[in-house]
Amino acid sequence: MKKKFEMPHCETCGAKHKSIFCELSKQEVSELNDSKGCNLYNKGQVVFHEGNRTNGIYCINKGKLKLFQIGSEGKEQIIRFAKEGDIVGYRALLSDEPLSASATSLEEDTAICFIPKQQVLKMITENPNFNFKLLKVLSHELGETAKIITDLAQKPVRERLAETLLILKDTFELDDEKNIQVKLSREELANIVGTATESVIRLLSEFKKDKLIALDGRAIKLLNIPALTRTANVFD
Amino acid sequence: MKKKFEMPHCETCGAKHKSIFCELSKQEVSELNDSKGCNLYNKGQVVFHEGNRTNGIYCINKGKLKLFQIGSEGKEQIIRFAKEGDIVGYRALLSDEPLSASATSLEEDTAICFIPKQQVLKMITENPNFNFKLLKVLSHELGETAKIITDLAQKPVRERLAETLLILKDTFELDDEKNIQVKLSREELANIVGTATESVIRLLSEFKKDKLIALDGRAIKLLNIPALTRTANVFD
DNA sequence: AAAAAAGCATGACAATCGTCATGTTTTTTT
DNA sequence: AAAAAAACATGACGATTGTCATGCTTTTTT
Repeated sequence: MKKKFEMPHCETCGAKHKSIFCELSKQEVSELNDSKGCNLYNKGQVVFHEGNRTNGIYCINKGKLKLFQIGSEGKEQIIRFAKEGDIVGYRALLSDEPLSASATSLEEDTAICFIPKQQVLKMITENPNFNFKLLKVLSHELGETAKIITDLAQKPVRERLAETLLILKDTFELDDEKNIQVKLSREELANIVGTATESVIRLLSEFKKDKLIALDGRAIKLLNIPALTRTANVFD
Repeated sequence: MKKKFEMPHCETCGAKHKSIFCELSKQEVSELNDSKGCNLYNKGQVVFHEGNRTNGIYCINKGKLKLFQIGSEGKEQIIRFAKEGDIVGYRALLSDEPLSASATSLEEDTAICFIPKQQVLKMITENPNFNFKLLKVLSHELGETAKIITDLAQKPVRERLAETLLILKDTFELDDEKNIQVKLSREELANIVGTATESVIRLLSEFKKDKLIALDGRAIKLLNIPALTRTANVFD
């Protein structure tokens, strides 16, 4: 399943600077490098599966992941995304619980390193900077998640979809033509918003008609971000 | 606003054993005690307000809190509850962000201690046990929050209400007559479930008719937990 | 104790939104 | 290249659920 390829070095990792590892010493980076493993994934491949145990954390060297839970009717609910430099799986490792979500790659040639538990614990214990960064990542994530709860509970589908587009923009940024830098199916969008695929299709058409966005296959161009923000009913 | 009263001692705190502080040394507890402040709150009083900064964490000595956000239409969304021994406000402190929720007391004579940032940071740095407990609390909370997202996005109101009753049972436990040990208004229940107050009233009546629960004012008696679990459509 | 306010309850109605059916387009497989 | 499968799109319809109106009950205030 997993391709063989030249393993990236932590020392030269492009993702390191914007990651939780950015303040490690040279020696720590070297040790991290020696302890890690790395795998290549095709689009749609499972990186880990909800309910399993993990014995380390995953660090994205290249590519994008979606993290999702399967609801009681078997429907996928996307909880969050992860991109280059992000870590995933830390929640389960640190709480000593099974993984609360599954992760699959969204692009070809997604490269993901695996850092064993022992090494993670060592960095937590021996590097206060790393420890505080980890606490910060967890805390920030918890805050984002709480916001999502309020939106899901209170906003109608139209507003949630608009907001989802804005969140995707903030997470993956726009290219020089204003396209959101991630390609998702209508069904995946529905699985973020918490609605039916048909509703997403209809609402995207409306947004297009209203010149808020432009559509070309799965590419979504944000033409009028202030208007989208108003549609999402967010003021912050 | 805040009543004066005899300040509880950390050394003799009944809530300590089940809290994040349970593994502190005698000396650390003594230092914690010297650094803290403590206040009494009446029912419904605000402990802290969403959007403000915090310079420490709150530890509940006695009583219960609800934590909630105000949505874009001004409606309250209850994110979680906290009870004796729980800490709140740590998310904002550790992420260095404003408080993401407000907290108000649910009972008379709620006693809440305040531990200044400096002392929290010291315990994190100097006591690995405390640090790992904190990481665990955050991670566990993040997992719970993700579950709530999936439920809000996918389950109908009826199932969400049943599940809310079960969560309240797990959080506050039942008394010897099977009553959930917390009293909430219909509106507050609606603000957990993410629905209208009228819907909660109607569904509670149905649950009562079906002998799943008994109602006496705000007291809710869980008569048939297996059936409630089925109604909630949970299998774990 | 009376008055006011808040909370609870129920019915009627309407809007949102999900489901189903069907058809087209695009992508993947053989 | 043909066939199959998946994704996208649109209409019709109905169920769920929110809103509004109204009245009763309980709690709080004066």
